Amino acid sequence: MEYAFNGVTPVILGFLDFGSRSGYDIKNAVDKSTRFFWAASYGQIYPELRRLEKSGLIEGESAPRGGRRRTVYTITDAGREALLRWLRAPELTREVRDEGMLKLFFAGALEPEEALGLLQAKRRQHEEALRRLRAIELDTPESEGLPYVVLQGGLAIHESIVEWCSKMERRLGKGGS
Amino acid sequence: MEYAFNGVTPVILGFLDFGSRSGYDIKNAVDKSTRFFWAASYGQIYPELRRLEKSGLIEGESAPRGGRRRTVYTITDAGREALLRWLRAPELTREVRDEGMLKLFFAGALEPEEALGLLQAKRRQHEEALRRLRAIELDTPESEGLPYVVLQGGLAIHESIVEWCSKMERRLGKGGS
DNA sequence: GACGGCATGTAAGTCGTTACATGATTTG
DNA sequence: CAAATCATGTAACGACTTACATGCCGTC
Repeated sequence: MEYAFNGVTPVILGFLDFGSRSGYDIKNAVDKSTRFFWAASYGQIYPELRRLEKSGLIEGESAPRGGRRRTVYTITDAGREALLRWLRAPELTREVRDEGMLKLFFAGALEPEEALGLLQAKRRQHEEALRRLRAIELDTPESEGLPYVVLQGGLAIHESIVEWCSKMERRLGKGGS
Repeated sequence: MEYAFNGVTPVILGFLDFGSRSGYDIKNAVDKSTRFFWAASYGQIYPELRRLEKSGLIEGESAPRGGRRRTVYTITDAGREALLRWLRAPELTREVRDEGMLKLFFAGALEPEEALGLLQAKRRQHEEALRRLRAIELDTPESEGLPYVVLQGGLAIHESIVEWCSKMERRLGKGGS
């Protein structure tokens, strides 16, 4: 039987393939990297670590720091194979839930200045995202590797949204629709 | 008491503000427009129509076509106010789940040619999205209004992703990381 | 008469977030 | 010594998808 992946499975296997870590470490790694396009919570991570260990895709070892209990997990050969199978599978799910876009879509119910305000708010949101991504860019030494490629993608997306906002703000500001 | 919005609430109120419709009509409208950034299923729409009607934000009227029963809903003043309150609220949730990005992030476990294939697959996915958006652009007459602005945003995003893919494909193809 | 589109609806199940609980350690 | 951080975990809840069920209508 193939191991049934859920949302957090590839994240755990992927980060453990970079190196052994605790659940807490995985959560921190996610929050500094993939969460921009794939989030994960403790409520997913800890139960899934159990499940993966039971199936032999990872192995946990007690590694307390001082008096704090701590379990560090290591990916197994079976786990690496499962990760590769997932990487090679053709599915590329992509889902977006963007309330700013939705509001803009229905903003005809508002006064024009308010619709303009919505665009400005959206621009600010993505400018903020750009600041965060650029901060990450600065404190990661390597300017190569796939994670860096992905970071460049994030920058490209947010930059294009900011540009589109600016353009549309000018249009709406001039009374054009 | 404020009406508690869920994911599908603003979609229903927004489309009914454009004009009276049945649940089926709303689903079709969503699938041709907002679903690129905000999807909705029948499993959400029909129960929420009931709930909205019970609270007086919309009103349903039987409007059969031939022997097919059909209920057309109309937004009320209370419904319009709720829509405006939502439009004016500062929250702008934005969530993305992009499996292509996640795979690329962990693609170091693959051979370089396979990682390149992942990038190409992602590019094709967004080229396909562009085709769909451009088809919508062509068969909608008005080239103004907020929905048109949002459509332009969708085009800008997918175009920037396609460009980023092309650029990174060239980089990886040359043996760069 | 089969198939596709119109039209409404529900049940089951999955998925994910949030809040909470516990307790140790480090830092200001 | 208080607050932040390390570290693990669970329970409750809400959200959403999928599959299914029903039945009418038009057309090939």
